[in-house]
Amino acid sequence: MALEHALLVALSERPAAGLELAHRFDRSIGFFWSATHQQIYKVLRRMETDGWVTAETVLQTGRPEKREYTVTDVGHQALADWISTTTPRAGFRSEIAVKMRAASYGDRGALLANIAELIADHRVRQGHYEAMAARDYPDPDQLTGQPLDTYLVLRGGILQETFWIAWLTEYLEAHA
Amino acid sequence: MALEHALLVALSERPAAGLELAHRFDRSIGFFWSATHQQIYKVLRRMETDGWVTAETVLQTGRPEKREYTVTDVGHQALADWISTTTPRAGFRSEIAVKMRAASYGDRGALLANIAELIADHRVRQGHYEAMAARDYPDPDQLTGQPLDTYLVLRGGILQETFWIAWLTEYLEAHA
DNA sequence: GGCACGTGTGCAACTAGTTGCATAGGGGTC
DNA sequence: GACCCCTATGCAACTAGTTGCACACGTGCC
Repeated sequence: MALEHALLVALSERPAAGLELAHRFDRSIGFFWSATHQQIYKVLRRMETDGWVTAETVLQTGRPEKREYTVTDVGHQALADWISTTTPRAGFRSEIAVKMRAASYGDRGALLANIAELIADHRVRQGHYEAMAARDYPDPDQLTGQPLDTYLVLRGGILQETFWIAWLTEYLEAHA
Repeated sequence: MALEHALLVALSERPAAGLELAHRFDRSIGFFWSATHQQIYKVLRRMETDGWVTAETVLQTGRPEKREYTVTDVGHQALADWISTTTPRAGFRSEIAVKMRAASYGDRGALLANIAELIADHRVRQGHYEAMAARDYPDPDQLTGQPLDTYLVLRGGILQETFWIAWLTEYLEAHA
């Protein structure tokens, strides 16, 4: 269960309120661990009762007030403890893989069209990640510590998209 | 929601009981859509009430009786309909990615050890898939229809493992 | 003035999946 | 005989996450 730990990482970088975290998730961390704002609110409340974070109500001008969360020492310790636990290999779950295998029981043309769309989608996303990498990390060899880690996770996104494009293209071409 | 459709594919290939499906999932389809036997039993019951499958109690000698499921016409139609729906891009969720990004807040050594284990694990799995491919599909260029699809899904597994090995190795080497 | 949209938090109901356990017989082994 | 593992099905309780909606206020547009 990693959402609370992903939130601890985000909040360690900078304290924030629920909706702001949801937006940050949409833009960076969430590429690798997505969450809706409802889920984020729910988990933040639990983290608060567990003493991992403290909340402070912040009044804003021309906007509703927000609850800004800050990581406590307990929270930092929980994050450090979690990092030391071993994570097993992630299961690979792919709906499109099930459809590929099922294709002879239905409309293969529809599936091939779906796959063509997915390839376009993955190409866009890969381009997006590569643009981010080029903009934010023009000289990756010089990186250390946290920026290096963030860069390497972004690299994972790029490699992941490369995998999808390769596989889906292989399927399309085998059925061309 | 693809488990019921994965089960329809498995049952279309050959009727089976719940536990047998769980074992088959462990060996092939489940590499791409895993499920515990409890979840499989639950879903099979729902599929039965929805009229997608019919169940027949089979008496065995020296073993408990089993409920063997067979796909109905309604079930085949449900599968065909599902294949024609479009699946969106799958979200990439990786606990190890969260840890990579969090590494500077905890024990990096422990994480690097975890990653080294994962690389070994992925190599074993990749070798397993490649052995399956070599044994069952010695001449992939000649394949058509369903065997081709099964082969291409297996190829997806191999490519996926290649991605993991490449990414995790890149992380390890950047922190060597 | 009305409407859409954005900020901000949150509830309620649901779905999917996990974890732990129960039951009940058969076979092997020490 | 006690113990463990395998086949086979399943319940109960829980966790994680999704979907849809509500409310309250502010800003901009036409």
